[in-house]
Amino acid sequence: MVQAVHRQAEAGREPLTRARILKRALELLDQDGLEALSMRRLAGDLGVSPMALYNHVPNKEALHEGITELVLGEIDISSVASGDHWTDGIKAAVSSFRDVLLRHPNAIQLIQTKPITTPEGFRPIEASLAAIRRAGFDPETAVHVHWAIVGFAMGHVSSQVSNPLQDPEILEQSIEVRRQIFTPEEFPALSESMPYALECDFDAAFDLGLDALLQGLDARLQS
Amino acid sequence: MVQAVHRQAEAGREPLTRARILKRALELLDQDGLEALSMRRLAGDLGVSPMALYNHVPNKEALHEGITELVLGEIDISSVASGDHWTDGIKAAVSSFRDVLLRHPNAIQLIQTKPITTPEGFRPIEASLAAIRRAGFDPETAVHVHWAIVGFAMGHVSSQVSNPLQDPEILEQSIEVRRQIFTPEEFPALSESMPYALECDFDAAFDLGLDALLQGLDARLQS
DNA sequence: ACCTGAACACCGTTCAAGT
DNA sequence: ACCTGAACACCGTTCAAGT
Repeated sequence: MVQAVHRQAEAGREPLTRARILKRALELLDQDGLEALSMRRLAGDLGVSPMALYNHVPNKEALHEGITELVLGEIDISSVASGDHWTDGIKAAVSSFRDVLLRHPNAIQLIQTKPITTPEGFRPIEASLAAIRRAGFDPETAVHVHWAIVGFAMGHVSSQVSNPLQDPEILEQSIEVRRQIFTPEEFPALSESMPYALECDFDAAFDLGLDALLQGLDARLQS
Repeated sequence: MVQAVHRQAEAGREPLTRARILKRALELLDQDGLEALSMRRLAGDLGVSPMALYNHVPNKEALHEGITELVLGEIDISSVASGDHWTDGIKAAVSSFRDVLLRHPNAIQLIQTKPITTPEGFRPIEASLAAIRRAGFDPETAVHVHWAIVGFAMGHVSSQVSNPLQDPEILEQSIEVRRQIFTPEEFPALSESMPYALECDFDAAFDLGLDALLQGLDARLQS
């Protein structure tokens, strides 16, 4: 034990493990985006040869799947069964889902494309489906309702983070491009809405859409 | 002119243009996915040196943006102002949007991340915003309503095309993974819903969610 | 103006070799 | 079991050279 600690100190790093690789990979993804996350860079960042990674992760695809599970694991589903109405618990869980996505905006493309393969990753889906079933939807409709809610949440956050007006770095040139295109004759609605699009409150927009969706879904329950 | 045609026939190909590059790029994207779409492969496919592409497209990023505009241009917004109720026109336009995305599933990641920079690309947004404004929403709320609808549509289609149960090639192994994870004790809702998830009718699921969302949004108009 | 070939700085991954 | 270095088949892009 003492010797192990000593060797670590000598090497200046902890031992390589799958968990440590995924953690650092997610950090790199958050910092510099998906294109910058290469096996070679990740290895260099961990102070190790590129091929060392392949002892803990079969390939880059598996690395991406691991990151997906890591992010999905951050979702807080503890209060999905709370509240008077079924929509209260769903709202809480979906809000946590959104918070996680906003914390890892570059991970959205991974979550949208990589399959879930571990119990950890399926737990939020189980919680959501169970809450929807408890609300009274039949099993088939419950699946549809789940996809409607998850689709809305993921698509909305995706729209937000990829909106160039949200990024201070390219804001000015985006405004310029739009100012030239949005003539009042050809694009009346867009030129009118420019000021509102600029200072768009995405939190409020998300709440509006989610409330409307849940209200509409709940109405299908009464009939 | 005759000489030009003759030279074409000799070379066995039409002249290289931006439009032809983008068209072939989208075809390759549809066939083999985003990872397989490289500048070098695209050039080889067009029977030309990799560097020839750079006379018509500044870099790969611009190629991706061009593909995005090409796909957005396929959306049919002609009937966005039709129907008795504002939701009728929106439903028609959103349905066309969904059809286009399902026709080019690999383009979704591009549409979600690349900025729109030409009038062509902004036209569907203009049509949507105008219809929402005409329905009676104030300019600020109209932007929120637009994002809610577009977010739902994009997220829902994205969930559908990335669902491993939809892909015949990896269907069996996905079922096997799930069968092992979904014990009735730990994942009661998921194990109950397995048969319904397998033969999930995404068209019906989309309609359910969109109708619910539009109904909920319309309710905010009356108050 | 448009295309090419060589070159540079990167990739993911295999394989043989080390401990 | 875990790590390394060399190698292979790829990338995107720059630059000088051709027409």
